[in-house]
Amino acid sequence: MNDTQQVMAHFEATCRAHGLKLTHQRMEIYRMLLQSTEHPSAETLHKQLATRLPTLSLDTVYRTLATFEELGLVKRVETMSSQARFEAVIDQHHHFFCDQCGKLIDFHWHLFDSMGLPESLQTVGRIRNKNVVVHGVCDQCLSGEKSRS
Amino acid sequence: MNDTQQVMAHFEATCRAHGLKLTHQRMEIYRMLLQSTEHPSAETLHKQLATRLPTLSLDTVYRTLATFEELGLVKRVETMSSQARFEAVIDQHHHFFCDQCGKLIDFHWHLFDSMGLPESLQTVGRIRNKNVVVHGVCDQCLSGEKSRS
DNA sequence: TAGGAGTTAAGAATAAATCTTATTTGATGT
DNA sequence: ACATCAAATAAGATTTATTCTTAACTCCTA
Repeated sequence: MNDTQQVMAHFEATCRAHGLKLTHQRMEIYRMLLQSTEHPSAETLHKQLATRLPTLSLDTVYRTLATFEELGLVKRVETMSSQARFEAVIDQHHHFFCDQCGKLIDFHWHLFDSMGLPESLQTVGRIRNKNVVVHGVCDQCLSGEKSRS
Repeated sequence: MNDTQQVMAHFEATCRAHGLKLTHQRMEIYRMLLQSTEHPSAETLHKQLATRLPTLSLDTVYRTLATFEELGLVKRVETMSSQARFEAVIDQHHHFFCDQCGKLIDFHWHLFDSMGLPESLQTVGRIRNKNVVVHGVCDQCLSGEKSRS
């Protein structure tokens, strides 16, 4: 399930459906983001792709991610970090953000997903989605703290 | 309740407790943010304060907000907009974000606040807080759409 | 009310993202 | 396979957001 080939096929279909050319750059950027679990920034992706596409420009990464976002293939993750960070849209999930090292960890929360929104939101407008962001310090940073002391 | 004077008193006490001088700039920036309901950016605040403090520098607004954030007097709001946006910390609440005009609306959700986090988060590390971000299109933008058509 | 550490203003510097333009490339029809 | 051309890209300039540097200023304490 959620086999990479299947996801790539869906990606290609979506691009075609919107009249987008399947360029080498687009394929590689999407594939890299799919493989990634770290919610990379445009710059991180650009570095990671340097071997495969040595002439890839950073601007293309930014532009391509913006395009993918419009198609709903990619999501911009809600963080307050200076650089925007991205993920391939695969399923409904939420984020734990480590305030110390900036690491993002996905988690699922079906109970929350199935919950209705509070009354006060009934009148604000049209709701598109609801997401939880949990802040804290990750295990790795915690044990780092300990070992350092 | 939550009388401005009381909040300002707490603000002053917190500053003193941390050895921060109560400068005119800090007072005005905090007071403006308290009055504001729009979750302004540093630049917006700077403009709004131009009358009261004509020589206030934008850098001071940024620096001061960062200082207040460290003291827990101010929060940086979780949005993906290019400019960071801030709010005075008063109570636990969540945000509705209009994807069209960027407006932020606070809402309360006690049921969510009292809920425990899912099991998968028991092992990620130390949790500081959990917040909901709801995305959509606000009423105003919706009716604007209608009237325009 | 004078002294000094902490703050600020101003503008330079950095960082993130976007724009401009000339060149290249993927898709289409042949 | 090949020519065509709109769309996409690379490169570097530009804009926008934020932070740094430094000299001047101001709140607090004695």
